[in-house]
Amino acid sequence: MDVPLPHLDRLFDYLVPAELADQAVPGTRVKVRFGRQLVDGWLLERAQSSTHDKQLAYLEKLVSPEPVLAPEVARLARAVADRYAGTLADVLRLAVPPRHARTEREPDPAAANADAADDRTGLEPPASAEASPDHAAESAPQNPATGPNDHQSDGNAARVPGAGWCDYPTGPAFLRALREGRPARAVWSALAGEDWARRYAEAIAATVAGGRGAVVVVADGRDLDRLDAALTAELGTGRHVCLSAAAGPTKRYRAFLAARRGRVAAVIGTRAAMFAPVDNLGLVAIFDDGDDLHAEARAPYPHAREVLLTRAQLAGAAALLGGFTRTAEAQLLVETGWAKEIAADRATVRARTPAVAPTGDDPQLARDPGAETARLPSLAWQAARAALAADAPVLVQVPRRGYLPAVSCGDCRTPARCDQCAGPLALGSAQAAPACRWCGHVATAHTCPHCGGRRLRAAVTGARRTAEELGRAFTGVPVRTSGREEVLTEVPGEAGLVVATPGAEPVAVGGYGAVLLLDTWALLTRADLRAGEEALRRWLTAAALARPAAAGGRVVVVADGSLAAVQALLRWDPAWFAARELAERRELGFPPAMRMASVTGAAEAVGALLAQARLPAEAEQLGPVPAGDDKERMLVRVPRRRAPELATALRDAAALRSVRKAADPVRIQVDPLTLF
DNA sequence: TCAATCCGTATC
DNA sequence: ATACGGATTGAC
Repeated sequence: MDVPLPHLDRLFDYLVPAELADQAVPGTRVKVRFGRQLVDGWLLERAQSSTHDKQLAYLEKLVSPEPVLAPEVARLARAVADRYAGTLADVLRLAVPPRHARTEREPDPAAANADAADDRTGLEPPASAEASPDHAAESAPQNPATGPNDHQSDGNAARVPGAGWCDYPTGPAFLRALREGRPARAVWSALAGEDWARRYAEAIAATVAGGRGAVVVVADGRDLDRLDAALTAELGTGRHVCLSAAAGPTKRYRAFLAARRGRVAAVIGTRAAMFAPVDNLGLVAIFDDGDDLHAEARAPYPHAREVLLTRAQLAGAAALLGGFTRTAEAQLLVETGWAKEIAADRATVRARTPAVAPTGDDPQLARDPGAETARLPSLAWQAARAALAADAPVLVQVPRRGYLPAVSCGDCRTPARCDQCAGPLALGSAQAAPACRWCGHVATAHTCPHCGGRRLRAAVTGARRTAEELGRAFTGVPVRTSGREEVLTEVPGEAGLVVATPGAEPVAVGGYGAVLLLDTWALLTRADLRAGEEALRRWLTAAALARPAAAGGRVVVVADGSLAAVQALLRWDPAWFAARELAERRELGFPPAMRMASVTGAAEAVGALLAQARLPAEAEQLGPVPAGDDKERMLVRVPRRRAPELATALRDAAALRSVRKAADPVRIQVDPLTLF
């Protein structure tokens, strides 16, 4: 029922008029009379009888005979609504794109092309791929890989798919599991320079060869284009569709329908694709799950990674989480044994990785005489000059402006944390003492746990470095920029400077000779739980575009080499960093070690909701902290095993409020992306 | 005594 | 949300 009220988030029984008996099937959109009004709804199941003791009303209308909501997606949507303390109607709005009647009536492009490209996949991996840790899940016995969409292959193709996975000891076994339809789950650490899109395309092809479907989510349109090209090379055309909101309503609905009608075996897309219907789902995958674009901005704010993992669990599908870096959430999957690790051995990592060096900190930078013009430390100068001299392109990564005025230790610069709840300290607008962004506790006397220092300093924003500045510094070298306004996909493999913001770094033909990571200070001192993780994610993503050290590839990071995130970059060891990060969050009681939820709204409303919520006994409340517009925010945290109870309690409390017509809205967010 | 209003409950 | 019924309050 498409009504926004949480207390109406349940099923209602209606009679089906005889003339709709054949067409009104589960998954169709309907209109029903509900109270006095006509509302949109979903037909979720047909039944012989009802437990409702009063007179039933008839379905008013069948909006369309198209059963757009697949049973698997309906179950998933319910689970996602429950997990995020939201309503089914909200999740279904995200899961099923708006109807486009004209597109529905278009002649269905025959399923003919599903046969055409058949023999391009389905080969066994090379025989060298032996060692096979068992990726199969401990639960869920596998349904045989048969179905209406069964693209079996006789495997007489000329190419060798999946050979690139042989760089990773457990890679071939994972691909074999996909081909055999087993629900293997993996966290993959991509090597520097890895053609991740091609690896993903191979994983999809293996799944399809095993007769099952795949849903793959990437962060942005550029990654999607890359994966689309790789998958087209792997599968040919007509066997997959791209689903993204950016394509516009018509194209989006057309792609959606093709998937729902079982015309394609794979759907790839941005987060809009996380709910895409695919017959006989065998693989869900996400690339770069640390990118915050994976977090949905509409209620109930589900994260693509969590949706896909839930989906894998419910559908008995395999799961692949890959990236150049590793999130604490992915690390948790590895440590709990839910997923297996796919990573290259150290020798291979060393052979593929550029030489990475830190330059030290701001003070050193200021002392550097050559640094005046473009504020480049001498090491960065040298690396850039050497690369340009070798006619190689140089990438300069510059963070975008915008950060929170965090506070750190005046001596060692460790970010200052609240001694009550370990939240980040920050300066308010006034010249008052810094206060905790989470619990509001005012830090009158802070002592740094790292060095014992008692002085505090505000973290200043990094200077905005411009392409012109660099252009002046390196006269005669072409300078390109890639960022918000214009994002470059690829640059030629010749001498030139590329200034890019994180996420907009173009690939260089043959790899960059040097990658300079500037202004790291602002990134590292952001008052954010994920500051270190995010910094490393951005650095590794950019540094992965450099040539291996043996081919002259160098990376210079303008940061203090003793910081953990910098260490992880120097050693090219994201798994080490993720394990460290997760351990720290366990210690401090942060996600993903604990489950958190935020409740935002007018002070009385927030207070009232939490007062009547039947929270689990272990629940801790932090706050309130001001949230702008006369609003405030409370955080609730519980151990992971109490997460379902927390969501239920918050949902029930919201339902109680809505039934009592509470006017001022309260926003509930489970796993809020930022914790303040 | 009637009606205006408040509150809790139901909406198949 | 929107509507309804029952209880409560207020004014004639």
